[in-house]
Amino acid sequence: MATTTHPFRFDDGLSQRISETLQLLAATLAPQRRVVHAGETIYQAGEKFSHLYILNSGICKLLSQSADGREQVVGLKFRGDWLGFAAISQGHYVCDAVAMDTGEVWAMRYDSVMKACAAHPALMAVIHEAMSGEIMRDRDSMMSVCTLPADARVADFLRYWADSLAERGLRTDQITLRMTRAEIGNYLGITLETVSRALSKLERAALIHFTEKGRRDIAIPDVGGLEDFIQRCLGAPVSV
Amino acid sequence: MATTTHPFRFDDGLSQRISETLQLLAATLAPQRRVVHAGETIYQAGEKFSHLYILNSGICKLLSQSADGREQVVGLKFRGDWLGFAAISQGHYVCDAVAMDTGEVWAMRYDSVMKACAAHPALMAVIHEAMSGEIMRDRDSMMSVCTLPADARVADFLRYWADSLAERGLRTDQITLRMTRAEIGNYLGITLETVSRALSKLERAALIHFTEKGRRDIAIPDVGGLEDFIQRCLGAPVSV
DNA sequence: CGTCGCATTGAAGCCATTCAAGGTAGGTGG
DNA sequence: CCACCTACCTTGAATGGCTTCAATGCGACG
Repeated sequence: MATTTHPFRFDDGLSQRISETLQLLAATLAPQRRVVHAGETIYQAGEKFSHLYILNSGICKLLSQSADGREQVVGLKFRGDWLGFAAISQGHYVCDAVAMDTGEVWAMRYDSVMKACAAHPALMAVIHEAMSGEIMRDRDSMMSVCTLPADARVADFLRYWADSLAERGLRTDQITLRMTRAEIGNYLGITLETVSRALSKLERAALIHFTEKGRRDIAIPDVGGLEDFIQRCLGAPVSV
Repeated sequence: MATTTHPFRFDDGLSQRISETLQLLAATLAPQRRVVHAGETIYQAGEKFSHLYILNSGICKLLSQSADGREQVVGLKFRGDWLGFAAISQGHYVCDAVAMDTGEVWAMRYDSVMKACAAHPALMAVIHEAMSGEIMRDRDSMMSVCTLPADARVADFLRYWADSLAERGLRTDQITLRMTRAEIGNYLGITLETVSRALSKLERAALIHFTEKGRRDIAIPDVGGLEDFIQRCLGAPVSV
């Protein structure tokens, strides 16, 4: 199906759709642009809800905290993804949005968005699709966490990251994970040691390679290989 | 905080808001009503997306299936909840929606909804809130699955179910779980045996009681007790 | 050069799964 | 009405995967 020799796995036009969306927003809402650097906060849980955001570049994580203090990475956002949807129903932001590298976010007042939606059906469609996509993605996460063993979750995480980049036309032959092992583990519901072991195992299987000195930069020769690995994780305990 | 002697734990007006929403929909969209019985399908994965649905009564589950055949309960829906949001971004439904008891669903063509939204800002606000709420709820699930041990997940599941009923003004002194142990386990990422053991443990701790002959009907004397139980599950391995 | 944060790896222990054996309730048909 | 079947649930025992605990390594930074 996919042309595996091509450096980019998909090109279904998502990248172009994102550009069109950004143009539409620029034209109808005059968003306020802000450059963010790694570690900077875009909004914080508890703040009064006022703006929706869209990422024009960079990568960003969503951190949620339960009433009793448990912390959880509940989402990762890439170019074209919206931030702040969950706040609409609450009236205040319900998680922290933190930039993971340098990027640019566009801020739009929610009431302006609503008004613009009424006037521009295309804008409303775009927003509904974005919210719908977020719901889809959350379910994929649930599926991964609930049905996959630890090694496969890590493989699926890498696949997700690589696919997210590829869909946006970014290079995937060498990707930089902008999360610590502890954060990855938190996101996947496993410990940092298990993440580390899983990555080592994937490297031994030649499904990934660590580039550079540090072990944050990863090369994935063939994303399909990760999917095969996930299948093997599932198949082994059942059939054999 | 909560008046624990009262049979309904919350009355924040959600029930009334739902009624108002249903009235608004009835007035602006003339939805098509359909009575469903336990086991009947509202829509199926793969069908072309055309309608959004809202539950007027009854309870319903969402079943997702991955490309490689893994099945997963990805959501539970109660009165006032919408169905089909995830399909917007895909053009077709991505999971099966199955009624768990007798209820009534209202169907509305999505293109009609979009048109009505442009004309009625209140309707648009309602839909955005509903999608936002679904995103919130999905994150709560992630949090539960990723940070709680098995026993606590089951307790949290019961708490969620009871709260969902209470918010809607339904009685919670005696609730009927309309899922098998296997389905509950699937939803929580644990096995059916573990669910069974957890329920037995909660009964021994007098946090729940089985009523009737079968073990599907459960009485929860005090939902707050379940929250304390969850805290103890978390606290024990850490502090003591 | 020493410190600090992060990552890796080993060993031990535990929680959840797996495997297995009943038990219960409801439906069907003799 | 009872025997039987099926689906679901419960409980025990053993296994195993993941966590926990601990030690070491590595790179960045002052």
